[in-house]
Amino acid sequence: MFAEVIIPLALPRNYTWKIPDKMLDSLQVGCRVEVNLGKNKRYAGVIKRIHSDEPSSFEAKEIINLLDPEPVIQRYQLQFWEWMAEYYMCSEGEVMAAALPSHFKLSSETILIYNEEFGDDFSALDNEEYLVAEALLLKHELKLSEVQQILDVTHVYPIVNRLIGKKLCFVWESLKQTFNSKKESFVLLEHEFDNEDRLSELLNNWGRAPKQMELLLAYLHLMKTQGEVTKTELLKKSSASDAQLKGLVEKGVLRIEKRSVDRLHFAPKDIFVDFDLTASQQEAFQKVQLCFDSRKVCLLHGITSSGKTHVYIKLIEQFIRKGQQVLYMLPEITLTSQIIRRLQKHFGGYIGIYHSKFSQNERVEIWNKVKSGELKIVLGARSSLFLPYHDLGLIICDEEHDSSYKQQDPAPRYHGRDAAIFMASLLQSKVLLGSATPSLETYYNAKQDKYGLVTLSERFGDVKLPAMEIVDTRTIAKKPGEKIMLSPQLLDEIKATAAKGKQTILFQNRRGYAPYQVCTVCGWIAECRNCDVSLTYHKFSNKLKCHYCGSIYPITATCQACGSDKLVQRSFGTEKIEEVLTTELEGVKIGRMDIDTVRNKNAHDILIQQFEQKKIDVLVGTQMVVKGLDFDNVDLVGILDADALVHFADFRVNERAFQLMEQVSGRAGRRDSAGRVLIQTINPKHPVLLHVLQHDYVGMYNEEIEKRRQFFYPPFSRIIQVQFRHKERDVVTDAAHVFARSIEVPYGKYLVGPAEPVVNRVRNMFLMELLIKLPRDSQLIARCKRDILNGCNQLHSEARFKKVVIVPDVDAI
DNA sequence: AGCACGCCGACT
DNA sequence: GTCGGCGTGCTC
Repeated sequence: MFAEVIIPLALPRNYTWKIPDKMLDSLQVGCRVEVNLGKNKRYAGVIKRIHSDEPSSFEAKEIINLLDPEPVIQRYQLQFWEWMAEYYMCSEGEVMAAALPSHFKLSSETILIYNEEFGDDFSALDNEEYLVAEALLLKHELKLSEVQQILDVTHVYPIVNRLIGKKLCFVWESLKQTFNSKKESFVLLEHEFDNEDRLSELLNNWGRAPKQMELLLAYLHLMKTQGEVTKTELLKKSSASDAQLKGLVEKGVLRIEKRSVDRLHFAPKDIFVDFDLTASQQEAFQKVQLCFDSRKVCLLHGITSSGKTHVYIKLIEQFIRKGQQVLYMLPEITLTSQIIRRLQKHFGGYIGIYHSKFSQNERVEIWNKVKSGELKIVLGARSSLFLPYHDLGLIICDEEHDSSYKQQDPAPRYHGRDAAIFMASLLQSKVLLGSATPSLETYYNAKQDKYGLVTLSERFGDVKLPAMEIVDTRTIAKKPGEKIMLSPQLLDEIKATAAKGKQTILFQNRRGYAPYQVCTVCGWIAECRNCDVSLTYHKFSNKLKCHYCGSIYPITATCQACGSDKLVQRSFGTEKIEEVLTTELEGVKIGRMDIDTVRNKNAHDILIQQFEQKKIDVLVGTQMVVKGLDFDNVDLVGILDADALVHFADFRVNERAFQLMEQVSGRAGRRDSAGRVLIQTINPKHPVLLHVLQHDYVGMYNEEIEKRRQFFYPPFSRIIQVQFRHKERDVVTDAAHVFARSIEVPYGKYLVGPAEPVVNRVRNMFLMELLIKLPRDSQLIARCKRDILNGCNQLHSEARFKKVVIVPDVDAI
């Protein structure tokens, strides 16, 4: 008998190993096995299929060891991996590499690190485990190949596997990542005093140190009211000193434990849903349920602040009361402590959190608890789709329109939402897509009756939609060549808002961006004749260029709409704004939120907290400020350069611009006032702006969907982008053209490009891109994927193009 | 992804 | 005459 095994590598297909007779009874699909690949490399791979077809072209090696007595990967997961590899054009090994916590992915290169917390009590270990443990205690880290030398070579992995299970050691990656996970000190009562009698005895016989007693009482009070107490909070609330706390610790009354904040050690396993839905939420809730009777996917289109989360919570409650599991998926950046705390309040210890910032240990912990069914709810980013659910009833995909659901660089380049919908069909579960500004694709599917559609159009707590106002920056007097970043109106409004003790959010799309040429008199921007996109100005070649079809246009000295010669190149960023604000507004505290200021997740949370606690009056930021945050004191939102949002060279610009502006507007206005939004633009008549002013999603949809139909873009077509990378520009340019020609015969009319992308060089590699817009015919698409792979092989057979890297991206954004 | 095999330049 | 540079291709 033979086994098809998935190895976490980008191999073109899966390999086959021979099953030794002694393993025949115990080996199952989904178990991990230790196999030998190449001369002396070893990997832990997953068995995909057991069969009896002896390979004819090579002699299969024998499996060395069986690592798991029971499958760690379920059948549906293997099917999910297979689909993902096929759909997104990568290997199953690459999917496996993304899906498994690294503890499950042993290889002979793996480094084991001794877990200091384990201590040196080795009494529970058997002989072989003891040998490894001793070596680890001595040397602190060992390569798996070194472990092989210590032990009998044939069964290293099972022992290592057990040692990891017993938490005696970690796999290297885990240590690296645990290192930067967010830690906080919690204060706990020593176990001795958990007993009421012992505690009162202690308090009654308190000797000196009255300050310490005060602190202890403050602690006990906090503990009673909120269940757990952080050190910072305790010291702040009791205004005690660090030394007083230290005194209590030394006396053995309290202890301090550093915990990663997201862990939910003591959260009770309770369901606690203590609010009622408003009439319109209740109606939406019932419609969603009704919809699930006949459909597996439902879109909840709820305007900003309509309380979609309340509906989610009621739905989650319903599914887990049935004993099923729920996955609540969010884009990575939106997984802030704000939403985590909110869900914890209702579902406490039933929730597991899963995203890329978690350590491997925590991931394994959650993996196991999801598998056993102990965790009922997973709150996570797209990667939480890979967890081993045992009875998944519902997947909520919140902020469904968010493009960061699509994985960018390492394969698999999957879309969290679409993968969720496929996985739900495997598991017969339901999917709820939620957004205030759904993607055109999703809304189209809902309109076509493929998905259910439930609309929630009333804001929660009777909050009015913010008043929208345009500031036409052309009308502002300025020096020649000067561009308006902050109009006097906006500055005045910010001052007035700060004076009222209210806050402002200023939204600027990007730090810096490709400059475009714009007429300062009428706002005209050159557009491509063949595509529905604007042209980008290229300083180097002094040409205008379309990044979609690659067409090049000469620079015109005069505006083609009004004939003026006042054409300028535009670009400005958040740092500059922060700088200007600091000089213009004395005594107003400014905060900046963009990729630079919040490189790690911590900084992001801290900035949000500072803003929540009103330590910042004005928050200047990029897209980040738009995402999933609720602030209750924001009165004013300024969109600094609406034109920049609209003039990107992409068929989704208008959709994206509407989404961003609508979402950022939604941050303004809470209970007590409606809030205001000021939009600075030089093109006040732009159709997207008109829709934004009316908060008219459907109007925007109707207009955009027509353009998509006309230019054959999704949802009417399916796009596959093929990217070419090489360190020489000529080579990559030629390669892209040769490739395009090689598939031109059947697909010519579907090709766009090849063209050079806006950023044409990344890490010393020049880039070219080819777009294929295919009709939505699954057989044609499957054939095209095969033809693309053939085209790759053909290209690579030419000496000059051997080193051209070809990256296909299905449903690229 | 690793790692061996292989074909051309600077050394004992 | 050999050691070693990394470019190429294979691993069940």
